[in-house]
Amino acid sequence: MEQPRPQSLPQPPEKPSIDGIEEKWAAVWQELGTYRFDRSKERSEVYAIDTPPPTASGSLHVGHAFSYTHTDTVARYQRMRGKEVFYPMGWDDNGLPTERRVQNYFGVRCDPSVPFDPDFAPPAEPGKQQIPISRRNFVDLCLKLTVEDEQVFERVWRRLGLSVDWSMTYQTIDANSQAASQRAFLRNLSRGEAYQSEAPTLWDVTFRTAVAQAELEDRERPGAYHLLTFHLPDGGVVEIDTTRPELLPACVALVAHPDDERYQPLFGSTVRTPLFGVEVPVVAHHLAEPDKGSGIAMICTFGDITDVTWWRELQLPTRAVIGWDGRLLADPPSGLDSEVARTAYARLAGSTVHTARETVVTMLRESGELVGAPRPITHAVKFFEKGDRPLEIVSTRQWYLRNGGRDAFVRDELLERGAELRWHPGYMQHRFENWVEGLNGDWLVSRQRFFGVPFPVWYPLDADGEPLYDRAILPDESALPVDPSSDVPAGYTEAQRGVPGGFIGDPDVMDTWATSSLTPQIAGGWERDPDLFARVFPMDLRPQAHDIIRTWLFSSVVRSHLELDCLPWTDATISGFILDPDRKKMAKSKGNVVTPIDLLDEHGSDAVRYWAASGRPGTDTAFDVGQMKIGRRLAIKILNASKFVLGVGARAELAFDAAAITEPLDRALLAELASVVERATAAFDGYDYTRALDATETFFWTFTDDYLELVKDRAYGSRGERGARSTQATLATALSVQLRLFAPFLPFVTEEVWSWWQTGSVHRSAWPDATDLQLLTGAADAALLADVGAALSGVRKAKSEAKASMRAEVERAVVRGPAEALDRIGLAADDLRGAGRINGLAFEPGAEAVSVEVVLAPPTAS
RNA sequence: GGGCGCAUAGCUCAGCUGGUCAGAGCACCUGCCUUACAAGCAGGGAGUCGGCGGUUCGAGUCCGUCUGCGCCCACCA
Repeated sequence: MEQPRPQSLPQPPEKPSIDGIEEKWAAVWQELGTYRFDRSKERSEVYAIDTPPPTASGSLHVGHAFSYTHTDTVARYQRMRGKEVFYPMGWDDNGLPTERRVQNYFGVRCDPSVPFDPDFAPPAEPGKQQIPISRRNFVDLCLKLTVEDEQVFERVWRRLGLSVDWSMTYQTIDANSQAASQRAFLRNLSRGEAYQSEAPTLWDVTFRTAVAQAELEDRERPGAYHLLTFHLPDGGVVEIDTTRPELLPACVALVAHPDDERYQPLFGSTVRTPLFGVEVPVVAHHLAEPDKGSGIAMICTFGDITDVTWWRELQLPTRAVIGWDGRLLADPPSGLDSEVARTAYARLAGSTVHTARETVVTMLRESGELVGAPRPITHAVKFFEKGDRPLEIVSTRQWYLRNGGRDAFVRDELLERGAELRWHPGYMQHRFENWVEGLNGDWLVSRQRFFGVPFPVWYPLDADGEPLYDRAILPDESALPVDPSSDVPAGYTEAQRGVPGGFIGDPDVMDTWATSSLTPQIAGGWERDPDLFARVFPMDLRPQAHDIIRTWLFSSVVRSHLELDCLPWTDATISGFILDPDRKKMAKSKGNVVTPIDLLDEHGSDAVRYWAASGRPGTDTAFDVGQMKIGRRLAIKILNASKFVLGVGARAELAFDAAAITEPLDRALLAELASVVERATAAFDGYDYTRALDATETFFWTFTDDYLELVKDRAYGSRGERGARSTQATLATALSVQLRLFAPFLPFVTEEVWSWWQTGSVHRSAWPDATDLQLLTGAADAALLADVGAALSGVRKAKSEAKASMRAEVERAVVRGPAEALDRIGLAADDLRGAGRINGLAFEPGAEAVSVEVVLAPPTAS
């Protein structure tokens, strides 16, 4: 039965395919500016997203594709809801990861003492020995490499279908970001929120920089208790356990718990240290734990954070022995004045911590002051999360930013901000509170590194050439960004740099989070583009992973709270990790990473997005190729079903044609679809994209498996023009709505189908409205669809059990079930007859569930 | 030591404010060339919802507790 088609009706391809549609539509979207942000819109019309800037020097992995897809589904939903979506992309190219990558990639290292070489070119192949180059040359290479990396990233993102406005990218190292970081810092400084302090600092000896509390992680390491003999004045001894005997020369006291009766007699007296014979007091402090080791500990400057606490609270002297390079200092610390002490120390000077430990143990054995053999243990040791050697504590001058770690009132305000934020899922708020309540100091923001935002500060030098740190020279905000190592402060000349009576620049750069914490301000044009800022800030959404709540999320809240007295966004969606099939976190260091581009090539972008969208907010999700295959099948199914729908006469003009939609089954379908729209909308409003997809997908399979089969004959005209027209209008309506429901998840295939019969982009079309559908359905009962489906299923079952073709004719079918269900099925009896090829159809009320008794016709010779 | 999350068919998971919730997909089995789709379609079996208590007329669904797994945090003697 050939349907005449009007010339104007676009025709789907004969053999629709999803292959290649990513490139096709990505190019069209770019060409037409489909996702371009219209900055004429007011704040109330805008939905602003504070996109996580991926680390440009790293490589993209599946986890990125996973979590960025989540955000993109929300962005697309909001856009279809009529919001103008502000969806920029940033690149985090600032900081250590870039430095490391540049070192390895080019075979160079930064040595600030080397002069700038304008003609420097890196070797074609990195050599064994890293070439020392100037800071400026080094930074140039960082910038060069990150630009290349960022282009690779952008290609992947476009391929994945992120609806980002690619004209609005930023780098955390670009001039705007530097200016914003420096401006925010200067304002913190002027309000007293930033300050400098010389204090014991957690120190990474590999990178030779201070690190912040937020960048620490504990790692289980083997160690050993060494039982050491300290000498009492009366010739007796006290034995103490330590895992760090090499710090013996740094010992300034012994400490025990005030209630510990074993040591109470010693409080207030002094003992002599082994090997060095230094007199140290025995003191009491509640942090000493009687059941740990021997119950009395040596306090060293500094072995751990507890030592710092004791040192500060008990006002003990400083005997630092570990230098910036992780080696024992060349000269003995104060207090090691005797010849014995100096001789003993000379054996340790200049050696690494590891070697010093062995030496001290040897010396203790020789002197008889080591009791028994060291007892091996495993204990948690603090590491810089990016480092591979244990942290030491070194006393240095650093910049700090108040974050509630010292001030209870600030902490309470930040907790209040955390409660104000809408978390998705809600329990992630506990992580935030846990962290804030556990802060043990202000935020250490200075780093002794090279590729980062410099502190916009100079110091005058006194007549001896010593910096006057408390008389910092600051630039005017209009001059930002500045690099104090090459820019000259007002009133000075370059010739005065480093000269007594002149000035020096602060050599440090900011913690990478000091910039990242400002991404809403940077992307939103804070103080740079006030018009834009007013339209996008505070933003709506911060999407990020749960492992950086303590860093990125918390520090962003701190900066916005201090500077703008508000949250930087109203909602935060926290995504989980991708686990490999063995349930381990996928990470580059574990060598189990699959690259996203390979997945996109193999399965198609919509398929990968489908898999990603199956990961609920906050839930760690298994990497599952099976889900991608299902997604691919779904995309193909959408193509084929759409081709069919459009092939039987559904046209754009028929969609939502209330007069045409007359058949009860058609109205029941749309009633069910209205409910799906309601559920999907509610789910998206709660950031539960997974539930929205699930509702849509479930309906779609009913639509194809049952509804399309039921109305096939009618659509072809078996029951006249009116019946055909009703189903054509219903099909047009249902297809239009379903394409829009799927659009946030499967942007390519939905756009492809949309282009067959609609104008414009599906991604700029309106999100479906349940009310529009309800206007078409009248009082139709969606249960009709399920009832007829059950009856059809009964017929299929009979055919399947008889091993007959689905085309087999049914001589007679008796449908049993509740009377009201049979009444409903009766309304679609003709459709049921057609789909089941039923000659004689009868109804027998009474049974509780719908069932069908089928008598197949004898097979006819073909 | 503190906090959080998860334990439902072989696998991956839905089951939101307690009563058609015992489900989906994959896998498996049996069939079907049916003019949208054989990279398809139809049908089928399969689970004492981690254990033990409790609340309730009624509990995967709420409370307590135990066990196992995972994550975050905590002053590393």
